[in-house]
Amino acid sequence: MVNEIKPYEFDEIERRFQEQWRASGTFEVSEDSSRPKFYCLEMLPYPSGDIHVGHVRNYCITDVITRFKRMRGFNVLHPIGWDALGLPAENAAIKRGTHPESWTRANIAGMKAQLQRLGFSYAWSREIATCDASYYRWNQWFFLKMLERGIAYRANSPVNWCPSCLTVLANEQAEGGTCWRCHSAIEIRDMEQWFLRITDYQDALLDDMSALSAWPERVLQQQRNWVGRSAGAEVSFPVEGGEDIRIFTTRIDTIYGATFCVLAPEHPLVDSLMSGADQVAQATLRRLRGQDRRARMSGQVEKEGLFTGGFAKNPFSGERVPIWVGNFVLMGYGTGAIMAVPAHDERDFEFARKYGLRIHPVIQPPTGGLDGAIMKEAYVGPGEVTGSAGFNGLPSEVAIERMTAHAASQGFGGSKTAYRLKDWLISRQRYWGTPIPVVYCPKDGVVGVKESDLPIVLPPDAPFTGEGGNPLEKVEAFVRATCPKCGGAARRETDTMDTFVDSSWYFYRYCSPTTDDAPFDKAAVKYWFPIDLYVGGIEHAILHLVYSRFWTKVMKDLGLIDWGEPAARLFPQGMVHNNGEVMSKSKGNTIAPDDVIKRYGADTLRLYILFAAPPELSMEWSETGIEGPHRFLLRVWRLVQKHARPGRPRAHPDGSALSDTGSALRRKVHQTIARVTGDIDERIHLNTAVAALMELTNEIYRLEEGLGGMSDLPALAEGLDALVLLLSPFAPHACEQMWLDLGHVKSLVDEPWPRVDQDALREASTEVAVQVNGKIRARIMVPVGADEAAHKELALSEPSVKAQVLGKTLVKTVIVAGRLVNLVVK
RNA sequence: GCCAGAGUGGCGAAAUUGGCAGACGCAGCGGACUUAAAAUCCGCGGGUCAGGAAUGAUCGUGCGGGUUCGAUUCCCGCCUCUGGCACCA
Repeated sequence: MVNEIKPYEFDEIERRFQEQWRASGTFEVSEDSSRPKFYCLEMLPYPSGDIHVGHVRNYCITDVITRFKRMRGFNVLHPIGWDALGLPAENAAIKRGTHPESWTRANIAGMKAQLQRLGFSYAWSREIATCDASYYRWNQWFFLKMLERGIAYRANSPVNWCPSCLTVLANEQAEGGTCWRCHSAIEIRDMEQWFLRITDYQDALLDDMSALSAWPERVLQQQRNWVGRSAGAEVSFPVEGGEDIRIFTTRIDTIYGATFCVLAPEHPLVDSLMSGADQVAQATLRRLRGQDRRARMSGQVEKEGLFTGGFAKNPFSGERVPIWVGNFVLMGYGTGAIMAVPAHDERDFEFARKYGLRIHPVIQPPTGGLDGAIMKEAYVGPGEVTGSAGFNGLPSEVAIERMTAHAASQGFGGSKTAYRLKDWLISRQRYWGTPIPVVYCPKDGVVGVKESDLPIVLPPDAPFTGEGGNPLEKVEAFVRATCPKCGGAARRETDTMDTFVDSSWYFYRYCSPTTDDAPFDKAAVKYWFPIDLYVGGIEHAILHLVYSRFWTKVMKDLGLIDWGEPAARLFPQGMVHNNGEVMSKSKGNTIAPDDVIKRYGADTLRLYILFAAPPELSMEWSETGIEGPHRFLLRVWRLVQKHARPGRPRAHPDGSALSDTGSALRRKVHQTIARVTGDIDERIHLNTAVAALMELTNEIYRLEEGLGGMSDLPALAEGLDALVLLLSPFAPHACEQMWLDLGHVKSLVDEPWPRVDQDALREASTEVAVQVNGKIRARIMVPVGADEAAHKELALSEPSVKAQVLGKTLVKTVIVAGRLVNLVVK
């Protein structure tokens, strides 16, 4: 009678092992100096309501790595938490008449259940939610430290305002002029707001990248662009009867061609220069100042300007140049003033043509001379300097150095570096965020609250009407405060912090989530850091990943840690698309894992997501492809059940006793161990690791019938054990069960990862491709270890090769032993 | 415009250091089992030409060149797509 094969009841199996892992605290860890540590981190989710397969993909990657590293002997920290403050909760509260906190807590509970149903290996005792006052009090603590050091400051400046979210946004969150969250068009408003001086760290953010060799180049490049460091020079142009104009340029080599200066409409010198201007000019100036600044910054507005009536002196040529105001010059970059060199700058050229200003070439391109009167476009490349007394004949690069040195020695300029990066605007005019811990005192001004008064807790009784601004302003008991300095009546700050503050340092908190006298325990953090692998979406390349690098550098300066970068390796996983668009709640195209789990089980879902595409590329969700991994899992299941023999003694396979089939099986098993190990550990090519396991399974099916009796049985047992262990990081529940079915008694999570036996890889001969003039003509079997002469002889004795070589002269033979022979004939 | 990444069968993809292009899987086709279907198991599978077939010839990794005995891989020049930045002086 044929053995009745136990059916694969995934729902029962998965729930049983999830309960077992939970009950025995399998994935809880503590600092243990006897083992190497590994900190495996994923970006914490926003509790929007439902986990979708986009999240699942992220967490499957870290889960495989966690389980793998653990079996490799590492003490692995794999924590999870909730980025729980933020606008969607408040908007939901307004819409549904609930409180942001109850909406958030309910979502966390639901999403947590979903994650647990997927069997992820989290250290749940370290779970954090950023909306807990025990967490955000440390945001406030950090803020006070930064306030003391002048890193946090309040200033009036033009800021991005989202008219739909009713709050200001950081520069990083105004993507291409639209709100990162709701994509409404951003307005620029002048407002007094709180900033963090990230620009103090702009050079460190760039220079420390040399330590980030395991970060992908595209992320570093995006960050470089964002910081936007450009080396140049600052030069003063003396103004007739007025204050000097300081300009910034990266092309001081063109300064003899500067035929006018242009100031931004908001430049502080404009008013005095135009004090004598007529009504028409004043009206034009007012109009330029009223133009939409966002549009001006993005170049969508036609270049326009007016002559101020003033003149300056070009400090190099001595030439008298008119001073203009132009809408294309931006107050927020460089000095807000430029020297205009129309011959060598496209924008200046366009402006000069429009207003009939002089175009004077001073750079000779390699192709020949330029004539300002007939130029059709600016020449912006480098060349040889002409018409520049004292510097003629020099190439641009040399002229830049010499002219900068000259300006410095003459006292009217010097080298200067400009940056695109702006300070981080962290104020938000919304309720559901960390209250900024300061009060406004009529006598003492802006005063930070006392550390002992932290946390400043969000009042639960704010009205969520969606009207009349920040709900906190309406909570009398919250706004009324006393001044920490004088004890007099004061008004509490009602702005809250950007939620990117919360996520800038949360990964330190995981190391000691209950520490209550500091943001974290220094020793615990020292043990776990740096993060060995950080997995998350590429969309955070210049938001979270810049902010968290900045925060770590600030923490170092505060003496809390002694390193300057949080993560050794960054792995940005590809996004999941559905119907051609990124899967996200706002797009309304999310797929919840629940239905898939119901039909196929969590193990199949995990396998499918990891098999469908390499983890770093985007993948298109498709329901049909999931059949393949499911069938594979069933194939493994049946194979194991067929050979399940609880209690069977195990023996190490004896290589010399194995049949040819037995040896072939062992070879495949150990080749697979090597492949899967390398695919997971080095490359994170999890899709090819799964493919290798499918191949192994196919091979065992092919070979099992031909196994030669008792002496081959240990090889089969070894192969099945290895298959289940190698598969376990991907499909942990089914593998736990199969491990028991194979006769083991303990959970496999602590089982050592299989090791490659080099002896098993050995074989008598290998297939070698034979090419004639680079074209494959035959495949021959060559004994392992054969020398080049033997390769050549075997190749030439092959009939199909003989036919190709016949009557021709062999001019060269290329031999790659064990792989290929190439015969070059004429 | 600048920067980065990508382009391989009907589809998702693989090829780890310049060495057998298309592993593995989906969809498809053929066979076995079955009264039948599902499931399962076995097999086929880039194009063109020749052949009944095994097979052989030839083309083939976005396009055009180059280096090399040999190129999906390296170099030069284009095209297309994706992402980031963009009147940044």
